[in-house]
Amino acid sequence: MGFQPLEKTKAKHKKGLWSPEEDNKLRNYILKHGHGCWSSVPIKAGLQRNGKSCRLRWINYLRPGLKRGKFSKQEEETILALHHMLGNKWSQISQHLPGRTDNEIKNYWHSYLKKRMTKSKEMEFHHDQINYASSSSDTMDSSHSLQKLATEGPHNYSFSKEACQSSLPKLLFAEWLSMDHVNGGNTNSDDSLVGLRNGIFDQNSILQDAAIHDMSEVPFGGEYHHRCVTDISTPDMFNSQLKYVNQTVENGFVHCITGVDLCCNYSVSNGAITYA
DNA sequence: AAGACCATCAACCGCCGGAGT
DNA sequence: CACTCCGGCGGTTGATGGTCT
Repeated sequence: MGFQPLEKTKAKHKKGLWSPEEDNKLRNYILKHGHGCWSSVPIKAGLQRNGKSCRLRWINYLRPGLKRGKFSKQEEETILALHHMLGNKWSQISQHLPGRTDNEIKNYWHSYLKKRMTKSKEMEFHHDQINYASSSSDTMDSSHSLQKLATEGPHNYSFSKEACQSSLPKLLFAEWLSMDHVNGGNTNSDDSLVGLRNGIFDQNSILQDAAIHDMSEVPFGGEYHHRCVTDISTPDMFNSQLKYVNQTVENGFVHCITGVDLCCNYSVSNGAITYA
């Protein structure tokens, strides 16, 4: 019944770490043909893996546009805030961190941020005991307030859909432009942010998000994959990304914000965090 | 130097929902 | 409607490398 059991025709699947040869086979195959049905990928690519393993390897390691290396301060804060709001919805959180995979974020959470949260809660407990009667100032730096947000929750955090749309995020697109498959460079996110804050790409981040959509969510069996990886031009990017504007907006508020919004564009007044 | 312990990260596992038959 | 497959997700495990004793 149902589908043809592609994988049942195979012998044992290989497990464990991927070799460079396997990576090359998978990468070359997908860049050339797209993944299509994942269960057929290993067969067609000549790999002794199952489709699931190939999919995971592609998404978490081989996919173009992945950002490797340490998480930036802002990424950390974004994760903290989003985790407080969304819980362990790693895939949703990863949508707001361009170039980061859910697996990466999940690992980072378990290895570092979880402890940091615990520590900050402890410190806050002690701090509250000592300074219970002291009043708070009207302003605070973003990392402190964000930490407070993550600790206490978004109760007073103005997060209307409109607010999110009107103050459009600024990170994704520039980061994507700086990626090696576009210009061969390796620009860190801080540099991207400098450019963004200077107004280079103040258009909006929906376009930026769309860029990521282009790379990660359009099935690679489609027509986009070659352009994403090799010969994409800026006008092409805009044209293709514009298709996603409505879709992204319709997806609701969560899809309209990014970590930059969460971390930078708010202030605290009378104990309430308001979005700038 | 060597073993124990710890942190990190890649990968696997099991479950679930959607969709085709 | 039942069955099956597939993709996606979150939890967990295992390998590896670094640090400590």
